[in-house]
Amino acid sequence: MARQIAMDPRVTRTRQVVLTAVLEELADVGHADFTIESVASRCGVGKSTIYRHWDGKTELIVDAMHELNTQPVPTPDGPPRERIRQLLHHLGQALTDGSLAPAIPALVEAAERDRGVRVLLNDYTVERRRTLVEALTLGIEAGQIDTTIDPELAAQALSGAIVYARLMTSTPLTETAIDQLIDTVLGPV
Amino acid sequence: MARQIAMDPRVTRTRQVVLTAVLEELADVGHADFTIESVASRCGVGKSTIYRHWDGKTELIVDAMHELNTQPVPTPDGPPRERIRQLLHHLGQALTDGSLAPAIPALVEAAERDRGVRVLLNDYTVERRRTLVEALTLGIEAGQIDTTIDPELAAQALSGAIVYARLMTSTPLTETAIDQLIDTVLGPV
Amino acid sequence: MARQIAMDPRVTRTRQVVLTAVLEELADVGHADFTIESVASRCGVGKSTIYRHWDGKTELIVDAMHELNTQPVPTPDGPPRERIRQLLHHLGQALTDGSLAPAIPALVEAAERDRGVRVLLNDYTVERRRTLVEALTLGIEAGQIDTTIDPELAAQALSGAIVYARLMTSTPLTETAIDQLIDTVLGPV
Amino acid sequence: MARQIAMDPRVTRTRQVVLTAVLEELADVGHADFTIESVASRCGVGKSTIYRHWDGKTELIVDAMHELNTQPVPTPDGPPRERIRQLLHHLGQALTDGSLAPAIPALVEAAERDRGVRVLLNDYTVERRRTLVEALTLGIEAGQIDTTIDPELAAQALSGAIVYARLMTSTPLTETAIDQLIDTVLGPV
DNA sequence: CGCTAACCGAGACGGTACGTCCCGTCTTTAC
DNA sequence: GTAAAGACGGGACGTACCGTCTCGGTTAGCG
Repeated sequence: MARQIAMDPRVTRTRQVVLTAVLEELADVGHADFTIESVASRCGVGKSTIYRHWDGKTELIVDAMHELNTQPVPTPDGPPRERIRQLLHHLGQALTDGSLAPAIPALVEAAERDRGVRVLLNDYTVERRRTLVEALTLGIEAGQIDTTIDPELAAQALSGAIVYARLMTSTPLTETAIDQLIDTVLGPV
Repeated sequence: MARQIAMDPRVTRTRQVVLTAVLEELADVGHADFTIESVASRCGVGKSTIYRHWDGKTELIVDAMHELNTQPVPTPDGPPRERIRQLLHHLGQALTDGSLAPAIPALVEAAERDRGVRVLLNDYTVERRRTLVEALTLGIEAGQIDTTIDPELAAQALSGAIVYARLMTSTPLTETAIDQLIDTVLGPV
Repeated sequence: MARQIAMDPRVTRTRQVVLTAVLEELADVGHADFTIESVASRCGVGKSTIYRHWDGKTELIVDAMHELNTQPVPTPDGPPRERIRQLLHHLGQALTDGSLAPAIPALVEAAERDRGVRVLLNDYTVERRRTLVEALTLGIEAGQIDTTIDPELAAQALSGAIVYARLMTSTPLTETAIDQLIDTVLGPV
Repeated sequence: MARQIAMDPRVTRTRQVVLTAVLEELADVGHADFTIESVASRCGVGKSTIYRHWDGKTELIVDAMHELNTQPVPTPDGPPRERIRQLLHHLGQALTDGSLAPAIPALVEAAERDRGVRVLLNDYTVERRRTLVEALTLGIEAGQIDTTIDPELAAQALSGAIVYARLMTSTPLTETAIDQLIDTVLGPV
């Protein structure tokens, strides 16, 4: 990141400890009880220091997630169908077990109100889906998937089912269910 | 609703004006700036009156939405494939244009923290999907849909794609896109 | 006070406990370390309750003093010369021992910046001096004081010496010194 | 001043620009809104530079005033009675028009809390009065003032009346009033 | 004439109090 | 006798300065 040119080491350190504390706090108490003051005291930083670097709660969370997301999703390999499976399992896991999983609903809500979060969430989503679309395209080219399938819409249907189960119901999809989902949407192998 | 047996007319009136004001307020200022005190003053009701009838912000919004949702989704008719189309168009519309559309992300977030909301949201979702599953089953029986399709999972994929586009990206699905989605998931007619 | 017509008993109580705490706090920590938050916690009142009734630190202190000053200075009696002596001794004591004595310098400073305090302080001062002028006039009429003495200016000189010693030097006037002062300014008996 | 032996020219310059800025700032915004940070930015000096030379707000102001006061009061001449008049007029003017006049109440308040300021103010006051006492003594010796007058107490009464009018009321003494005051306290010529 | 030490500005830091807002509770008053 | 009005204790907000500190980048004057 170009930002790092000649940054005051104190700033670097502050950014790091605060963002870490933000994620811990989110995981601990959830978005509703998330408080800038408790983040500050959790990481032994002055409240004013946080406000010196971020504009408010939203920016803080968005930034914390950005930091996290720099660890790229490892590109799965193997035959296309298997890649697709890996990607969707990974998505399911990220939504339910990942370190920012508990913050996803909060993000969705924040996106509704805050343009910055909306863009962030959209970018994140689209990026994830792009990989899936590529795998689907490969699968179609390899003759493993019916050519009547639109890769873009199929990706939406597959990702969508997982998101839907996570956000709108009390029962996220199991890995088995994901496998069956793939067969239903893409047709059996 | 069983609640309606022998309800004090004043209570009925209070419930009505408050819930109306809740929806107006939500539409006006959004969820973030939504305040019980402003609802109270908007409809000329004492703050304590609101607290007498509801437990807090979430319950208030949930109740307001419930009231709205008592207008039942009109059961679509026509051939199964067309029913499915109607149901999904309706879902897309409910998520983007409906009067409670702006509150959906808030609900998702509330569900993460509040068991009551979680149950409510789950029930609502499952109920909607049940209708869709029925239509899918009819379609399969009618030979309009491939038998390799699992109706339950297909319903999740179809509903999911729409929810996913609405909540996770900046571009909800258009009606045309929904039609193409159906063809992709269920196979062409 | 006309204000008391139909005042909510909670307000009355709040006013009372807060103003008491203000004077205690002033006496304890002085003006510099005087904090609205510590007043609040000292008397177990919410900070917002204080801000509901007063605009800030200055108004709070001014009001507290007003409350105090409703106890009128007892009119001294006896021969005029003795009355004068009593009044001046009382002034000296009020400036050094009285419950609002430690707050006087703060008041002087506040008066410089705040019109309300200025008026309050001026009124308080003028009222006190009026009594002294009356006693001086009686003394002149009774032939106990030289007729070349201007009562108004003599009152300023006498009060002034006491104020001056209190505010501008480290050594307030003793009662003995006050007696000698009287003899010097008014001439010996 | 002994301080000036071999002082780094940068230090000299800093002292000068800061103290000038202090007086400007005091005149501009008053004592209440006086801020070290605004003094620093007003004269383009780092905040740390100020703290390197002074301990805090009070020391800064006291020092700025000291600098001003190095212009000695010109010793008045002429007959004793006239000298007294000149001294008191000068005092009145210093308290109301002088460049540090607006800071006097702040000093009085600071003296209440800060031993250093208390000593400074006391010394300043006593020094001023000493000159007046000398003039009074001369006047008594010259037979222009009644021998029953205690010079020390008379000086307190005269200075006190002026200070009192300035600090405790809204109407400082005019020069005419001062002349009458002298006649009242010292007796007519 | 170059080196080193002091002084400089800039500004990040942990704090503390400010004054505001809204929460959810509870009391009073008026209809 | 019920409900509006709204006072209450609480607590997070975001702001403003405090006084301390670390950091390069100049001076200054000594050697």
